[in-house]
Amino acid sequence: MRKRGYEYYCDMRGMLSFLILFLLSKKPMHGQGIADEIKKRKGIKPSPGTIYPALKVLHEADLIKESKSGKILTYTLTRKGRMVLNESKKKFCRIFMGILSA
Amino acid sequence: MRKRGYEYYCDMRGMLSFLILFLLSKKPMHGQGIADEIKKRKGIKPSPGTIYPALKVLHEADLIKESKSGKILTYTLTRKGRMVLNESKKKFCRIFMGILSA
DNA sequence: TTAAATATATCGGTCATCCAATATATCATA
DNA sequence: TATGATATATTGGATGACCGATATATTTAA
Repeated sequence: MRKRGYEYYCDMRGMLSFLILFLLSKKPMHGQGIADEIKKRKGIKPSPGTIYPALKVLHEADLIKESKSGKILTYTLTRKGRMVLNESKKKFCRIFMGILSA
Repeated sequence: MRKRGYEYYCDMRGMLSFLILFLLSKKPMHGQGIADEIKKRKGIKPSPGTIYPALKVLHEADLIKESKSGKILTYTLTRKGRMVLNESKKKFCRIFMGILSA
């Protein structure tokens, strides 16, 4: 059987979009800023091949909007993005109810 | 572009093992009981092909132990399982810090 | 005006999660 | 003991998150 580290059992796959929406709800950020903040939280910085496609999906879904300034693309939540985030947060709390109070 | 429901952006893939460990830390349960509790929280009941392989992995990793009584297999956290859960919870809180206070 | 650093972007591929379908064993009730 | 309901279990396959490598554009420094 394959050996796995502790981190395996909470590997957070599928949570990237959710986390990005949450971070952007705090303040507008660009791709690298988001990646750095995720590194602070997770310990691992998502690769370009992870973060940019994720941003693209969110942008195409009209959940975030971008404003370009030089090479920097700053993202902000759209109205729809805030809506989706709120729904997702409700779901998140329902699912993990009791975990954080401990 | 593909249309996605709200739930997509918080689809929780990769969190099943973590959730199972957490639920078992509250009280010993069997497979169906776990599946039912997850249905309560997520709204969708994980299929047998999801829940049993997940339990098998956790068991083989010595994170949960089973005790059979008739057709019912009741699972309990092992010492190692409690350790891994605690580590995972710390990580979880670090990553999602700020989401639940809102 | 090169050179180095930073930000963005895409592609190919790997891997784990998860489901649908199916099978088997045990229990309850008739 | 036959029947149906419940619990466990496996397999095959689809999906998509994620990484590594690579490429391009912009900024800054030399």
